[in-house]
Amino acid sequence: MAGRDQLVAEPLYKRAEQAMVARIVEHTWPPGHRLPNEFELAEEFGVSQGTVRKALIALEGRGLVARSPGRGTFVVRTTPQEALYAFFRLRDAGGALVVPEPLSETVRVRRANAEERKRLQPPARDVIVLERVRQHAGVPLAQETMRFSAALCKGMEDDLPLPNSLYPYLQDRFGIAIMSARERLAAVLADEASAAALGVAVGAPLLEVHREARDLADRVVELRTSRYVTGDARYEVDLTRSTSRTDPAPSRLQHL
Amino acid sequence: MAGRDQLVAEPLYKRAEQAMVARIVEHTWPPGHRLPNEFELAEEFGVSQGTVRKALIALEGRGLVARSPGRGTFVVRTTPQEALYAFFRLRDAGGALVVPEPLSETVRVRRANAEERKRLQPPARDVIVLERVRQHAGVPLAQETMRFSAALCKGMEDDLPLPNSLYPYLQDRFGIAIMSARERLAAVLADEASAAALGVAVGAPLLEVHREARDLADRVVELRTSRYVTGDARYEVDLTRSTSRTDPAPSRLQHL
DNA sequence: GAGTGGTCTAGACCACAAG
DNA sequence: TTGTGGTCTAGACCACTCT
Repeated sequence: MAGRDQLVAEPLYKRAEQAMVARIVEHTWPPGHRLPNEFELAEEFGVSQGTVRKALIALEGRGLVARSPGRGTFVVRTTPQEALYAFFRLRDAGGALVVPEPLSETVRVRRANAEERKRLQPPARDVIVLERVRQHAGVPLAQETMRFSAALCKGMEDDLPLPNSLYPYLQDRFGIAIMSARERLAAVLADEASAAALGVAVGAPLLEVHREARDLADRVVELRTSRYVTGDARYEVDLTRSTSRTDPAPSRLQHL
Repeated sequence: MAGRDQLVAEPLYKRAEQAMVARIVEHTWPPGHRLPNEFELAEEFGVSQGTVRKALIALEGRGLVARSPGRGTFVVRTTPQEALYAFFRLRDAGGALVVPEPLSETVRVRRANAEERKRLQPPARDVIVLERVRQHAGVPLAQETMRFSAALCKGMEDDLPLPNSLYPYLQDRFGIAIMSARERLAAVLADEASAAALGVAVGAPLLEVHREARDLADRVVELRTSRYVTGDARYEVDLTRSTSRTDPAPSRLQHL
């Protein structure tokens, strides 16, 4: 009824899932909110409890809700710890998370350039540019430039100093929940600006990381460029053949 | 019964899953093999069809089997395409996969050093060391050194030239199925050897990637060091907050 | 003790693939 | 036409959390 682009009706559990995603995105169910129990949801959507459960398990897999036996199902809230673990990939030789602390920070607002207007969603007229240098164990480790739409983060430029963990702040202050990011890495040589900021020689090797971060609705809400001094630290990532992620169906592997 | 380390019995669907994993690992069900249907498996394990299905869905999520409506469930076979997509992360500016071709290749067998004996599983006495330079669009792109246990890959040193895609070869030739890998990245400067191999100046920036690759049984079976010239290419990775992966339980997030 | 999610079962009906 | 996996339902019983 709602659309004619689907000849075969969407499965009930997917419709229930989408309905619940919508409530989370629109903050009808804000972060930390406890959902109605499975039977109440089932009645509300006109399906069985088992069908609701399937939708909830999918939402749990997507990281939108957390389910806990005996307590209920809750809309996930970004915490500094998990945001760090998921999106900050630097680890020391022992595999332990390297937690960098702010060393300096500047913010400015300016008109968005063509690239920013094209990539940020919805298209931004102005952007907030946040530049940071962060240190670890007393030595500068990272030079970061973050860009956000000024319309989405109204007033961010007046919140200095900003918290070390930016994503929980974005969620609390602006209702923006970062859910995923794509990063592109390359090795570069330190130019004069980076060398000065990071306390290394011009021509020192730096790991340059471009990040495009997306929110709950899969909109690109942050552009970030980071340059890391990978002395003892390593950018660590796990690769896997598994399907996983949002939809367990996109793979149709051949079998013989 | 089988063990006393579990006060609470493992759920039936997990036991079924483990039983099926064992069959795949031991090649009782070889790659490409079609599994019995859900009702037959259910009878065999003494559980209901729904329980078997839950186990199969988990196996599908782990990438061990592929399920196809009307046809059946099959043990996954590594193909060059998917191995490339999952484990080779270099992409060009447009996001398209960069497919490198062999330029040179050498193999030798030597006694394993302390690091190799410690990290490879089972501990290797001798290792096969494969060195490659690969090119893309006519220019050298990557210098790679792979190390495998000689006991696991008996005869590999006589198979020159080895196929471009190594993982399908490992599967066909030795029954080794690479399922996951951990990579650690850093920016380095080209030394004389790398500069000569890759046709760049000494001191040029290179992306150095250390890989530890694991098989079906989660054993480390390959150690690899790669150095990439990241001219136009970028190492691309997707980060996500989602739980996903093998077990949907390891996260017990707080909610308020 | 009351309420929640976790496991497990049993069966109905459908869509898709292949002979 | 037959067999497969995909969806959906309905209900039983358990373990855990909180009051």
